[in-house]
Amino acid sequence: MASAVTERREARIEQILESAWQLARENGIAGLSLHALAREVGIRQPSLYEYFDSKRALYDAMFADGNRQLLAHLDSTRLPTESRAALKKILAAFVDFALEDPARCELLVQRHVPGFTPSADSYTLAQDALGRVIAVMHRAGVTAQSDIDCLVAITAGLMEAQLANDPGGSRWRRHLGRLIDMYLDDVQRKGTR
Amino acid sequence: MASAVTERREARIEQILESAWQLARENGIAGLSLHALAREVGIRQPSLYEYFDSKRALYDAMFADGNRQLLAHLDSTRLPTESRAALKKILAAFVDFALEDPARCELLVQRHVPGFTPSADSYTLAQDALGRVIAVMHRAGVTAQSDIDCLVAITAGLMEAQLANDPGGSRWRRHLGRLIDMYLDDVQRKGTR
DNA sequence: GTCTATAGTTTGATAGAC
DNA sequence: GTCTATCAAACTATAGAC
Repeated sequence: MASAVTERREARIEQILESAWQLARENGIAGLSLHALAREVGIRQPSLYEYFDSKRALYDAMFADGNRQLLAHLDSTRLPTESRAALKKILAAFVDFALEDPARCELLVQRHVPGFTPSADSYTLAQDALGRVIAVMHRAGVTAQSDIDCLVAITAGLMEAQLANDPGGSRWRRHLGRLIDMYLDDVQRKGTR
Repeated sequence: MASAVTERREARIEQILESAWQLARENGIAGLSLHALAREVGIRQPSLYEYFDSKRALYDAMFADGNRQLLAHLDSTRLPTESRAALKKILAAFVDFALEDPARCELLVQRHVPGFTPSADSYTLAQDALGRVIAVMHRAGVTAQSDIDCLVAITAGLMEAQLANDPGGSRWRRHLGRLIDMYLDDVQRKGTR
């Protein structure tokens, strides 16, 4: 059972994470500083150490938090029964999630925090999210590792180009469905040949 | 005419850039520090300011240097006369150039130096390099901006996946030629339909 | 052109009072 | 649990002697 003390503590942690994401959006994920974070939260910088043992621990909590958000987003996406449409939809959901918050994407997908590697527990969450996508691929008949690799690379390529060159727009993102169809058609041609 | 003084100075600048790339390879492009750089060169840190007005100017010189290397690499790549083969070859040359030196790629292609934007002159070099690729695309009948965007995104997607998950390997890179063929076939099907 | 010395920041982290 | 005070380290950049 959660005591009132524990509840207050967890609310505080949530508040810190929220402020951390806010600052990451403003200065980039690598530009996050503990002094600035404490100021945003409304406490003094040493007080943060009551909740996180180190800056690395903070990043790790953010990594876990972001991946939980991703899992929730993917799981709340209603997938069509038709397997190819389902695959297109879940990949689009992933891309839209990434584009929604570039700072979150910097931490979860790109490598913009030098020296940071997630803990085993947090990494498991990331693998769970990828697993959701791969399960839908399997249902759509995409089982070869090479095909999975290609679809992931195509999806990530569009996402990164969109983020880097036209954040907020859709110049690259709008090609996602067509490229997936193109790839799946090619896989099927191979299979029925 | 270049005086002996000018020559020595430019040799020194070249030496500094070489050391800078070396350190970037060891610590990541964002982890480059002027103290460490001076130590590597064999001078004191303030002496660097004789050659670069600021750290930003150093990054800019590296950005220009890297793009000149890329241009040289692309221009020294002998392209087949057949236009589709030429396109596959120049995109492969780009990917291989990027994979060859992840630190260089961090500066030139990815966004791993927070706050850095190249000067207009340096940026022109980057555009020149991209122009080389686009010229070959045009020759291969790829003229629509959307098709150029897709090919660039696919190429970059494979490159980034390779760098992030299997640097030095070829798990993603080996699919490049096939994916380009797949895309070009699709473009042609549309054109002749 | 290179040096010594140092200014001036910012940063992550700790000690100890309350 | 939050605070004040502070440390120790790293960094970019400048001043001025030689």
